[in-house]
Amino acid sequence: MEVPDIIKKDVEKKGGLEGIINLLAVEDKIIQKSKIHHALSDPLRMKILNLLIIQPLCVCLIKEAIDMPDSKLSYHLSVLKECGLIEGKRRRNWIIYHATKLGKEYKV
Amino acid sequence: MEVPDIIKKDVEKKGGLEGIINLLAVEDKIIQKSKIHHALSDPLRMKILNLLIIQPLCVCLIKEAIDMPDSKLSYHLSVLKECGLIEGKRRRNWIIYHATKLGKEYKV
DNA sequence: TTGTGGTTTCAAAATAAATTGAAATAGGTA
DNA sequence: TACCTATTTCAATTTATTTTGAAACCACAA
Repeated sequence: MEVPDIIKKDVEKKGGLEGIINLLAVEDKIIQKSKIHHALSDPLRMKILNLLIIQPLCVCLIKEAIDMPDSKLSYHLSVLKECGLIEGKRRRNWIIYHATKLGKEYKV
Repeated sequence: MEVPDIIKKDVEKKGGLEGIINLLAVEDKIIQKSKIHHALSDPLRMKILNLLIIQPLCVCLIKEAIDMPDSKLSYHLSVLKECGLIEGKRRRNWIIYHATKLGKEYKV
């Protein structure tokens, strides 16, 4: 296979394609990152996370902020929780969610 | 609706739920961000972007790096391109892709 | 206990995204 | 012109995610 001359030298300097591939982060790290991106790939979840960065809230207040059925909200909370962007603490009858340290890195 | 006492005061300090919602970024910005996250939500695309951050490459070299059919690769390139993470420049017979300034912010 | 408000879980249906292979395009060459 | 290589596009299929509404769960109070 031919390689365009304009990149040929640079690729060779980096040890060819193999050398370039070796410079990539390990697969696990890439997969982990893409999971976080997936959790944030929905505007609703982005909004929820950012609300919780501003202020920890019980589910009922989140629900009031972004109008949607309980089960839908619960689903999106679970996606955010699954990859460690938010956490929930039970407080009497409520569960109060807050953004984690990781989650706070994704403030918009 | 009742609000848990533990957050009640903090919420009020911030102007109630309404005040908190006003602190959110505007909808368009949130949507734009979530599109970027969506583009990065697939490990393949994460890998492609990171290859291109290391070194601009023609499609045929990317294809050699991460073995997959042309049309599949082309699809993923288009997703990354659509939201401005990468750009392609024609050079004779080839198209050479590179990470944009925006794209480079997402290096793993 | 029974009831109630707050929240999650579940399975089914709806929607969106990814994969495939074939056909099309575009630039360059014989 | 006809042809070749690199790449994209398209439509059909497969797979994954989201939405829904009903049922379950859980902590607390009457």
